[in-house]
Amino acid sequence: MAPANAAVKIPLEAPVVEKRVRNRAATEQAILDAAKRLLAEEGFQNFGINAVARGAGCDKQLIYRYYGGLNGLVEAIGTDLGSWVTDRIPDDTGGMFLLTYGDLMERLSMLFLDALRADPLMRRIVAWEISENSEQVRRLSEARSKALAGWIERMRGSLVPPKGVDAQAVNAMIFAAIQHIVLAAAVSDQCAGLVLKNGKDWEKAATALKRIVRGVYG
Amino acid sequence: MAPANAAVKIPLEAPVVEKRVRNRAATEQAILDAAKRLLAEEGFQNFGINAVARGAGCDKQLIYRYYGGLNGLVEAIGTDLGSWVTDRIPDDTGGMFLLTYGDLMERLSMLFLDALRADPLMRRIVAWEISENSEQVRRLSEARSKALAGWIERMRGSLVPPKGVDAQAVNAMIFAAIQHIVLAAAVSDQCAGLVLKNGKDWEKAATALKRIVRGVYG
DNA sequence: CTTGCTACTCACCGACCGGTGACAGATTGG
DNA sequence: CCAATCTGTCACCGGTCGGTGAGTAGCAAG
Repeated sequence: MAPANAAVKIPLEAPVVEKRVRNRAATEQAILDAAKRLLAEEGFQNFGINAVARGAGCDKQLIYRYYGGLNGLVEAIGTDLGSWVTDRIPDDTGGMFLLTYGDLMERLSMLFLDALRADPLMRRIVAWEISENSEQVRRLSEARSKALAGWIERMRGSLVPPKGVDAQAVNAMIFAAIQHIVLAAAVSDQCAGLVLKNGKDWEKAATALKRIVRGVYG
Repeated sequence: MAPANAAVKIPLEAPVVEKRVRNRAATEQAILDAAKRLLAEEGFQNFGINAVARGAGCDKQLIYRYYGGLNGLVEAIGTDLGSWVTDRIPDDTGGMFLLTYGDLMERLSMLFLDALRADPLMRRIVAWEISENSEQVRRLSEARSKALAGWIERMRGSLVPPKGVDAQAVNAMIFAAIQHIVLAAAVSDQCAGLVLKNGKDWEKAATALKRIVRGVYG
C-alpha cells in the first residue's frame, strides 16, 4: 500500500529496507546464494521458484530471466559444485606418506566423512539423489560424482589396489556407508541403532570405518 | 442440490461404474493398500491425502474419518511394517550352520541386501527417513528399526562378536552401506561410479560386501 | 527532454494442496 | 413406520504452487 501521506516525499524515517541497487550481477549472485542456502537449510522438499525468490528478496521473474527457470538455477548450483571437492577437501596427504593403498583409502574415508559432515548443502544433494530421478537431480549428481572421482584419482597417485580385490566395488560400499551414516545422523542423530551425537560417537564410527578399510586392504 | 429430474429414478443406460459396496472394513483396507502402493511407486514426494484418496477411489474425507488424517494413516503403515521383517526375511539360517559371528554377519548382510532390493516400499521409507525429520517419518523409522533389531537379535542366537571390535559401530556401517547402495541403484542404477544394473553387477557388489564383512570379522 | 534499453516489480492465471461442513443413500433399531 | 446411525459424496475454503504478460523505475546516449 502507498503511505497515506504520499505528498511527503522525504523519507522521514529512513526507509529501513535499504534500496535494492540495480545491479544484475549482484542480483544473480543473490539468487544463486539464496538457492544454495535454501537447499542446504530446508532441503529439496520445499525447494521451488517461489521460495528461492522469497529468499533472494526479488521477484521470481528474475529467476526465469537470468537462469531460465529452476532447472537452469539448479544447473548453476551444479557448476558451483565442481569446486566443492577442491575447496572443502584437502588435496595433499596431510604430511603423511601414503605407502599403501590401505593408507590411501583410510585417509580418503576420513577426509570424505569429515567433509560431508561439515557441508549441509552436499548432504541435501545426496539425499535428493537417492530420492528422485528428475533431470535436475541427475545434473547435480553427475557434477558431484565427477568432481569426486577426479579428487580420488588425483589422490591415488600411483598407488594400486591389492590383487584379488574388486576395489571399485569395495570402495563404492565404503563411500555408500559414509554417505548414508552421515545423512542419517544429520536427520536423526543415529543410524541403525548407533547413536551419533557428540564427537565421541563419531570417533567410534570413524574407528569402525578405519577397521573396515584395513580389514579389506590391510 | 437435488437433481432437477429427481422423479426419474431409473438409470437409463447401465451405470458403467460398478457400485461401491458399503463396507467400512474393505474401504479401510483399500485406503491402506492405496497408501502403501502410492508410497512404494511414487515416493514420499507426492504422498498426500488427495493422492491417496484418488488411488483408493474414495473421498479423502474417509481418510480423515477412518484414520484421523494422514498421520494416522502413516502410523497404520508403520504397524503393518512390523511384520515386514518376519515376512520378507527368512528367520532360519538357510540350512547353514553359523559357526562364527562372521558367518552370521555375512548371511545377515546378504539377506538384508536381497530383501531391500525386492521391496520398493521399504526403500522409499528409508529414503524418507534420511530426507526429513517429521513426526510421521519418525514413527515409521522407529517401527522399522525396531523390527530390524528384533530380527538381528533373533538370528544372532548365542554368537558373540570377536573381542576388540566395536560390532555395533561396524554393523551400522555395513547396514548403512547396504541401504545406500540399494537406494542409489534403485534410482539411478549405479552408486559411486559402480554400475548396478544386472545380476552380474549385483554379484560383484555382494562379493565386495562379503569381503568387507570377512575382513572385519574373519 | 526524448528515446530506448535494462533491471526489476506487480497482478494475475489455472492447478493443486490440506482441511471442513453439509448432505445423500443405505442400514439398523425401536 | 420413523428416527438414528453409518458409509460415502460433494462443494467449497484459504493458501501455495509454477508460470506469464504487462507495466514501472533507473540510466545513458542522442
